[in-house]
Amino acid sequence: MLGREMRPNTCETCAIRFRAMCGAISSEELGRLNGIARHRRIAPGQMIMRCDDEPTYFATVVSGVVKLSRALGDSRQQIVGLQFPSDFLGRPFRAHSPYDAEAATEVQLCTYPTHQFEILMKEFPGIEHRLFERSLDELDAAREWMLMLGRKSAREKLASLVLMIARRSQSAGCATLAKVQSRDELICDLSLSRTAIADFLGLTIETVSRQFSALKSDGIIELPSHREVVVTNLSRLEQAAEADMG
Amino acid sequence: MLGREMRPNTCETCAIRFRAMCGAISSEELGRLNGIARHRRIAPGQMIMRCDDEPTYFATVVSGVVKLSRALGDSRQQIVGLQFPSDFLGRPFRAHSPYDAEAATEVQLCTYPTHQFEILMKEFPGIEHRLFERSLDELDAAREWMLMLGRKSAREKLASLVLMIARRSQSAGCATLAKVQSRDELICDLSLSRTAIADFLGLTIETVSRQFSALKSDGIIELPSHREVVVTNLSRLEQAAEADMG
DNA sequence: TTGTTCGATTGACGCAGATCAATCGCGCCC
DNA sequence: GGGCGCGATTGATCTGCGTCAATCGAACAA
Repeated sequence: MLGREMRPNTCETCAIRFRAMCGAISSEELGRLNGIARHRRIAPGQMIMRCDDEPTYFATVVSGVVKLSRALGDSRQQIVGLQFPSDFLGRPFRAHSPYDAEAATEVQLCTYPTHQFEILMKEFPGIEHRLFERSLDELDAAREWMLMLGRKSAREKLASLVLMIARRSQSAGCATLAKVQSRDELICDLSLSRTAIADFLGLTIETVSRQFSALKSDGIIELPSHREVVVTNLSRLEQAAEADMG
Repeated sequence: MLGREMRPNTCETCAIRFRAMCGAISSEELGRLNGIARHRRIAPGQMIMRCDDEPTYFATVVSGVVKLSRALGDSRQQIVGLQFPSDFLGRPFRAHSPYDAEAATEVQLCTYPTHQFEILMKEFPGIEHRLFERSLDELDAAREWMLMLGRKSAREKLASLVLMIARRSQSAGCATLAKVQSRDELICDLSLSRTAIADFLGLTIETVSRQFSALKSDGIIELPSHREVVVTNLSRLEQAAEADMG
């Protein structure tokens, strides 16, 4: 794992303090965790872990978005998870990473050396418990995406993704809500290139682009720039996504 | 959760004793777990948990195969997991089941009342730890299938499934290895209808059927009955599955 | 300013897999 | 035995998305 190393901020002022794994542990546990933590800044496009590597760090995403992906022999690849701020990075109980992790944007990580973190996890079951809860949430999310990958049309897939990003942005407080002619508009950062979106949805960039244009000409979204979406009609977006996406 | 209730077998003679969650816990823990356990026999096709239900039992699969699936508003549905003997059933820390669970074959379960199991889990971190490990394995498997659903062709998908079933059967010891003219043939139970296979692979039954015929005419498999496959050429099956399937 | 680069968009076309439909084959019951 | 029902197979046709290719447009450097 690369990136510039820095002394961690104090946890008290950390922006994700109460959403991350560290949000529900005792102050003793927190102190110990803080003792082994180092902040790192990762440039967009930089690899954080490579498949079958033996990573030396676990991490919590502090800011930015991390893509988890698996590749097939040829150039085909599939994004199998997106880690947002407060999400955990790494695979406990296995030396090797089962997938690639790459910074989709500029990323800030709070990292913990694997060995020391494993000792802490043994010592403080609260940490392990918290990670267990999160892994179950990730499993639910992964299965939700399996439904999307296997059974949804290109339009439904893209609508589902935009919806997920809109909801994530809202709950993380990083979306702007603008009243335009008495109608709510939700401005969110896409954080993903067209290629990344295609790799997430199991589509090609051309199809993604066409579906963006379609949603736009249907008056459901607007695209002020390649990296931003404005949701102009949330209920019709939900309708286009079909089904009950978490 | 339905099914005929029976007093549990003693754990000592249980066929899955050392592969299931209960395989790595102390004899005290095991005794307590055994105390709350009840065996149930479920008929094929019967629903075990319905999405958004509040299940009253957690369970370990003792024999048979359980499909986990999610449905879209219309008739589309996607199988998001297959639980084989020794796998765990249920969603700790959430009252509602995030997906449907249905018996794909005749199924035997070892069930534990949710409330009592949760108490045991609090009391014995070893149980929770074991479930955590398993949930991480399931997460890896789910992400492997996301790659398959998003990026593989129909032929590769079916080959991947047959390969998974062959490997599972072998490791569970329920596959028959036959020497035919000095070549190994692996006879396995499919345990799934064409519809279930289609719902797993994100295909239609017609496409599944056509790909079965194609693999057969390529001399890679044989189909003595609708519910059995014989793998006649394992290396070419692996080749057809492409990629490094777990 | 202009040229270069690289990602995104748009169009034309072909194909893998869906859809519709007919037939098969096996088990089951009368 | 014969008729019925249901799942699997096979064939014919349609279509959504992939592929190939041209163009656009913003960022950046000379």
